[in-house]
Amino acid sequence: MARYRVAAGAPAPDDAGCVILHVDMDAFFVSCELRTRPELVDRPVVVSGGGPRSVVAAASYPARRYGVRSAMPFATAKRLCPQLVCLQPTPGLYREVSDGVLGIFRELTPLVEPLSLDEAFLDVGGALRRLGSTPARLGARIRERVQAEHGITCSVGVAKVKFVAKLASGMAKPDGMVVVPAAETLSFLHPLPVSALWGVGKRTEEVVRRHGWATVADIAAAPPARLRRALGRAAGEHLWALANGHDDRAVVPETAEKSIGAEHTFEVDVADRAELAVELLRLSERVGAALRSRALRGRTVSIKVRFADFQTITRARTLPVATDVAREIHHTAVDLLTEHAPTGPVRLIGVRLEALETDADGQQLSFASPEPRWRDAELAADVARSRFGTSAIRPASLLSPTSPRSPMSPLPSRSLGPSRLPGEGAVGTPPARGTSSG
DNA sequence: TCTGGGGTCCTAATACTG
DNA sequence: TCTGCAGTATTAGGACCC
Repeated sequence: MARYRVAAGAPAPDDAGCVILHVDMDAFFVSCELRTRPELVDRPVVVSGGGPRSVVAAASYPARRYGVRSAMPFATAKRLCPQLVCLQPTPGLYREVSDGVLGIFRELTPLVEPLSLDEAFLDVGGALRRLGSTPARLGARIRERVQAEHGITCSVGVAKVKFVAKLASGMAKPDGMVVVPAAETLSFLHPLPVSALWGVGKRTEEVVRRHGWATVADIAAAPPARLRRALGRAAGEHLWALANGHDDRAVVPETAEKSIGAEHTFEVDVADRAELAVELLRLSERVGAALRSRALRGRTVSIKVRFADFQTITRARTLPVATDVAREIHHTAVDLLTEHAPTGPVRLIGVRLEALETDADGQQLSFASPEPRWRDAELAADVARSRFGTSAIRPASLLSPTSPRSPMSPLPSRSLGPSRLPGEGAVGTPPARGTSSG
């Protein structure tokens, strides 16, 4: 694999036709934090909530030498590396750096597809002639500018298709660039383990191993019908295509969101339904505010409940009319919980809205619906919070001294979007009269 | 190891509709 | 009116990704 790596000063491999770049920030959250904590640069550092049930959101490379990985329980990480330094996440900072880095990409090409806060695909096909450059030179330029302007390093993969570019950036880490010449796509892919393919996790790996397939070459040579039988139609065909170097997915700058949700893991399991209902209210407020800030509504309300034994269930209900009103989301969520979920100590609870529609889809509110007044109240609360802070307004039930608000701040999703980070607390001054829900 | 929180996509079973 | 069928929608769960 070393021959694909672009060494400083050495000629780059043949990058003709390799118009897809995948750029991935190195240990992104940690790198952002270390800009203001240079004394920690060579020490094992993680970003994590640090609570008893927290996991590692990002680990520095010195921490990784101890076996510390992202998504690992924090307690495990601490056991592996007792001198581990734990930094609390600062979501606003990551968003800010991410926006700046995306700005650099967009100066080069409008075809930028962010996958999360810390990585993106770029299609530089159109930009090459305009800038009189080559893919590898653009990759090098991006790396220089990200470091110079934002003080963090990134790795770049350059290839003919998306998933190969992504594999390449992974191999380039940390702080490097890998170019896979178009003509060498298959010789690059075939020696890799099947788990390198996008979409192959622990479970799928187990299945393919049982069938005697270990490498990408094995998958490429397998009869497609057998793959379909083993993995299902979609996954089987997808994997076979990838293994043969086919990936015709374009770089898509804008994709509509399919669902918006919020969830919370309790520090101590909660069995009391009233307490769970209060948490559902807090989550519903967050989801409602997120919907309204994007001018979206959802028709299907779903709840997720994870019990103490880690068994996880979901229950959903589709409403006659799409909503962005927290009261209505909460009402439906509590109904689902009380009528359709088994009892028992709960570790995690979540609310999600699916089947999203934009306000522009022309969804009309029913005259009979109590929703408009609640919606107006929640919109007013949105405005107040934007002026006076996120804790300015919240329902009385969330102010109760007995309310189970956890001090743990939720970790940010590594996703992009103007208001995707979970806002605290929230909202809805009730209107003068009640609704059917309460 | 004892497992967060934000998502997407797929599959299968069941319900609904014409 | 009943039945069977096909297509579609809904629901639940799981795998996967960052």
